Amino acid sequence: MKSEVRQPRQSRSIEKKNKIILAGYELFSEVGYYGTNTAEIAKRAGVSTGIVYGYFQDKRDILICVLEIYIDKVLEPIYKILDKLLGPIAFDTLIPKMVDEVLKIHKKNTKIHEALHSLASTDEAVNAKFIQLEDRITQEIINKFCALGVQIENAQEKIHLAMNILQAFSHEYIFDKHEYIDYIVLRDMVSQTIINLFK
Amino acid sequence: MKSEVRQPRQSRSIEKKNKIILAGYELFSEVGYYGTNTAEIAKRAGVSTGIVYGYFQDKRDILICVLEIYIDKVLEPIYKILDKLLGPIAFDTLIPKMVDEVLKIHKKNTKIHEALHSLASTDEAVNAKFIQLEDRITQEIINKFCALGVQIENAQEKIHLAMNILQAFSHEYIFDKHEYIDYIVLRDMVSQTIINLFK
Amino acid sequence: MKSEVRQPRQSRSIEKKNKIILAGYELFSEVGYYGTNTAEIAKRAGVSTGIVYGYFQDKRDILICVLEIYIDKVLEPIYKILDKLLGPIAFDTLIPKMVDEVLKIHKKNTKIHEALHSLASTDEAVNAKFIQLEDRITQEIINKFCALGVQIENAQEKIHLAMNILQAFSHEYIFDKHEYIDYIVLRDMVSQTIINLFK
Amino acid sequence: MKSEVRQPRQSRSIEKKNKIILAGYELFSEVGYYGTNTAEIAKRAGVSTGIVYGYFQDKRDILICVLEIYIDKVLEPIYKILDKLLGPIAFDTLIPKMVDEVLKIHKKNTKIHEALHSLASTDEAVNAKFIQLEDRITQEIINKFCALGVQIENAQEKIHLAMNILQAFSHEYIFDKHEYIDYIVLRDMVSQTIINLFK
DNA sequence: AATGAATGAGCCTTCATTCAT
DNA sequence: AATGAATGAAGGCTCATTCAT
Repeated sequence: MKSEVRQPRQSRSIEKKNKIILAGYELFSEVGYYGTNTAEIAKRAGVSTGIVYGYFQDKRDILICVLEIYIDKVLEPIYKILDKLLGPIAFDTLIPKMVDEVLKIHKKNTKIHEALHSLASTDEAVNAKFIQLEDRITQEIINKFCALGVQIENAQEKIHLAMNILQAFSHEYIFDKHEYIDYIVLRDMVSQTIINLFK
Repeated sequence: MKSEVRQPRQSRSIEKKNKIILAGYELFSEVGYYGTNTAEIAKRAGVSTGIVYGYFQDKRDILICVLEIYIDKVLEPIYKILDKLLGPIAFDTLIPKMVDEVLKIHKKNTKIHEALHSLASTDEAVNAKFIQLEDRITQEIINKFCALGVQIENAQEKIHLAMNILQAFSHEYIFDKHEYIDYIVLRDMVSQTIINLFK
Repeated sequence: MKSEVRQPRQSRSIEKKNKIILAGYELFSEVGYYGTNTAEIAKRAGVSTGIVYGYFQDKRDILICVLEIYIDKVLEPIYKILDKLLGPIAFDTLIPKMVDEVLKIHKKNTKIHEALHSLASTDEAVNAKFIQLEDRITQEIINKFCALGVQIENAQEKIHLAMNILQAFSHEYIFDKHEYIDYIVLRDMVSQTIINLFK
Repeated sequence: MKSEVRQPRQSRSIEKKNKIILAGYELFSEVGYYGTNTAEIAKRAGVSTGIVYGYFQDKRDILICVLEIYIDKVLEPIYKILDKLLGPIAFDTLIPKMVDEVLKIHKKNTKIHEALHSLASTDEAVNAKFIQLEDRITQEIINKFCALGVQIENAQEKIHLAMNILQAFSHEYIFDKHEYIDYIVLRDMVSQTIINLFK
């Protein structure tokens, strides 16, 4: 009956909607979804609380939009890297570069990643989007392999494993949690492990 | 000013405290920390809402206790496995067994793991406990290696990487999220990767 | 300070104002005054939310206009019936016709009547208009009696009583609420009661 | 899942619940349902806003309870009057007494009646309760007639008509809206009309 | 005259925590 | 130790009304 959310067409409105998403992005990063209230989001975005509900169905809707922004932020550099791959793949040199690249992506988005990912367990839509993100990355890599004529057995499983390793490693690396770990050694180990996987 | 939280010495009280923790454990598993309220915990535990604050400082305090229980539940089977290792280690056969074992542990505790882990990003103490958990597992394995005279270069880093891989894989395996993945193949791939790591 | 509410003189504007009133009329009928919001009224009228406040002081002002329309809708057929009365009145045949006529009027306007009348208890102006409506009907009938030379003792009281009876009956008849009531019998009873009143 | 409303068994609690209902009763009477907010109800009842939701599901639930109280208040004196009727009914003297009695009931409850009745058009449960109220009164009178061996054709319809007339008249009488009406004359007219009905 | 985005007060409701018993 | 009623701050959301364009 209600629930019609303005779909802003004018640039001014889009700008405002983006401001709200950005405010949500920041606040979710800083204090998490449950630590953020809509008034705060509005304030940070420089708008009134009311208008937030002009652009979004509810608080969770902001979350979903933030999530989408996040996903784009993650996918974009990955696509860029893959686009550059033209000739035959030299995994020995490619993988270490990739690892560094993924590390960079993670560094930029750690906080929001944590905030968003922590909701996957209770919010099915959020969970689905994360799954989809993995699917898209996997697919993109598969496509690249095809395009370059690279034949790899169980490619999908390998890619997934590589992604998992990279993700876990990035997390560890960024938080630098364990003092007894030499993260440089760990990084090279990760690279080598993935290289072995694709050899 | 604030009266201390009772440290129950009598068995009756300890039992009651445990009931509350168990109720929290269940509810956090089922609907997450934010989906649970203290009244519900009390009800599930069969106690009054008031007494909850006799045993715990606040809701978060219950969380911490639940987390500790969880950690014990995870550590216990790992310790057991390691205790059984007596002779020289045959990684080729050991690792696959380990993988299965870890999978089992995860299967039992997935929900609560998700619920608790999702709080690590906003709660420093929770985060610390998860880090500590990894530390303890790492240490235990290192100790075992020492005891058995196994010499491995960069053991700590390798163990960590193996843990990360296992954890990520377990998560994937349990949720069976991607239909294009053959999880049996993936499992064997995980085993082999870890074996290679320690060879 | 408050700028006057436009009194539209141009036909275009009058048309627009009427559209808004009509939209209010419909929506109040459908979901009541409190179930309707101004945005919805504007949308239904095909105008912007802002302009509503160009034609009306506030939401309540629309209500008052709707009420006026309603009153006209009720009065018009009553006037028409009375206009037709030319010769000496044969109550025996007139009253049953009247009853049917009033029933018809009610049937057409039940919903809006309910919506509007329910506000009389909290809104003095609404209440006053309903009183005035009764006054006007009473006066019109009195006038007719005079014109036709009909002499009736306590005419005003009788007319009022007849109106009350008719109104209450119509309400009952339309909603058909009580299954144990034979509404045809009731209708004839009403007619007879009123006939007796004027005999 | 939630929605469990305390069913107070202790007198203290019942008292408090009644206080809230009374506060609602008063406020709904004074400013109507929509003019009342829960905070106000709580304040008037001398309790916190929170506890209101310990006793009632939501604001509307208070309304329903108020309505039930109102219904009892209306039924009680009617039952009392009927109970007194023992011998053969002398409608000539009974009806005028009845009229006065109903007038008294209405005088006491006008405001709340208005407030509650105005909600019947948008709230099905409220509507149903008002219908039921009429049903109960009708039934009670029918029973009395039976008990006293009074045989009346179309008794149900007559009773309904009488109720309607009485109700409408009471409303008119209490508000004394039309200055040109002699309400004493009207009252006697009402009595006589009803007497005629049952003769 | 007209638009519709924007405002912000206000409402209902929840829930961690306290307190009288 | 225990109860569970009570508190009240806080949150999400709505909507009559205003304002920049």
